[in-house]
Amino acid sequence: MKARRANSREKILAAAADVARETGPGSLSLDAVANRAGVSKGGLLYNFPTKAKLMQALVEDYLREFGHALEAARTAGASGESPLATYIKLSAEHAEESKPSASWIFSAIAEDPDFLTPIKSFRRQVFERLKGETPDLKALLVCYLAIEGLRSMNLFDSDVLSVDERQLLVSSLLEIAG
Amino acid sequence: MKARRANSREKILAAAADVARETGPGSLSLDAVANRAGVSKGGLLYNFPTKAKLMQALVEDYLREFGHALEAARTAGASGESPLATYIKLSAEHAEESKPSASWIFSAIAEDPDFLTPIKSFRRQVFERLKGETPDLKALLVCYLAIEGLRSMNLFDSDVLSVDERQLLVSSLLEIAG
DNA sequence: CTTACTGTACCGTCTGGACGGTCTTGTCAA
DNA sequence: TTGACAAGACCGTCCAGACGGTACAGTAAG
Repeated sequence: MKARRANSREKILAAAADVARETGPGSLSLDAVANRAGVSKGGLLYNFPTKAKLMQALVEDYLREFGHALEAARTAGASGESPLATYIKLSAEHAEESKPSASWIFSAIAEDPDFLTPIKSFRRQVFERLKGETPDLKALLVCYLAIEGLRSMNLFDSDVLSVDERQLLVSSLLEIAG
Repeated sequence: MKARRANSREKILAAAADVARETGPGSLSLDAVANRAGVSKGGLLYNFPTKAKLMQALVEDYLREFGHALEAARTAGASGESPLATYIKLSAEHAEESKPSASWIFSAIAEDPDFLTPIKSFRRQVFERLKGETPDLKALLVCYLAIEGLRSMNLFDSDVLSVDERQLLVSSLLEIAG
């Protein structure tokens, strides 16, 4: 599989995310990513033959990672904890991480809006599953949307909420989720 | 014979929003906007001397419009209705409107991420005001974030929620808001 | 010999923006 | 009323630069 330079692919992916976050979604050019990754443009194109493939990899990695984390949290979750509560906790953690986790999404949809469809279908899947596991639909809706709001704020690097407020929000949601 | 004079600006703004929505945020070129608006590129540049100015106008119009609507709803609001409830209703209405109301935001931040700052400061202003008017901070947080989630879903043209679910969500929020 | 690149040179396309010209409208003196 | 003229609103073309992508020769490791 991999060889000496080994993690070129990962480095490139990370570099792309960094560039998108730091210089803006519109400035995500192959040259910039290659420079940032410490890789030549030829090397980048070797790993990702096209820009679209790069974006696709970004999206797929992101979804797969979150999916795995969710699965892990689910099975490892304390018994008696509702799936909705698990979802809330995990999402809040992710949102709490180093601020601008996934602003490359903007670059991806700027490149091609169709990159939204896998994300949308993933979200719908998660939501549908939650719907089957949560007796109180109203609570589900409120909590799910609030988490979506949290995700959005962190995506836009918003500073409307203080740390205390974020924590209060999460505890309130867990209370609602029961 | 129409006065092509007056409404050129508005036509261009509307065209820009349309193009961003239909062909994606990455395809918002001056040529595309000019064509869509039925205006030459020179004419466009006459009204908006630079692409950044166009985006700025888009942002400012959007913010001003929402600000006015909020002010109007506030004064016209039924007595006894909390400001938070007014905010929820208005935001839900706006989100319910023709689907992809403001996806041009993506184009703007792709052009220059700094276009986010006026939006962020506007949001913070609104939130701070709401905070001063709402006794129950937990309710505020939950409702505000859920609305933000709703905004995000409509921004990404998400179809996770059905119409019924959206309505249930809003009524639940109003219940929480009291 | 193959894999995994590096480095450079290059091409075609698209885009923002500059520029000069053109048509319309308003103003005002004669 | 009319003709001259200025300003405003817009058109159409052109260009320099950036970008995605190609091609290819070279190289170091396994």
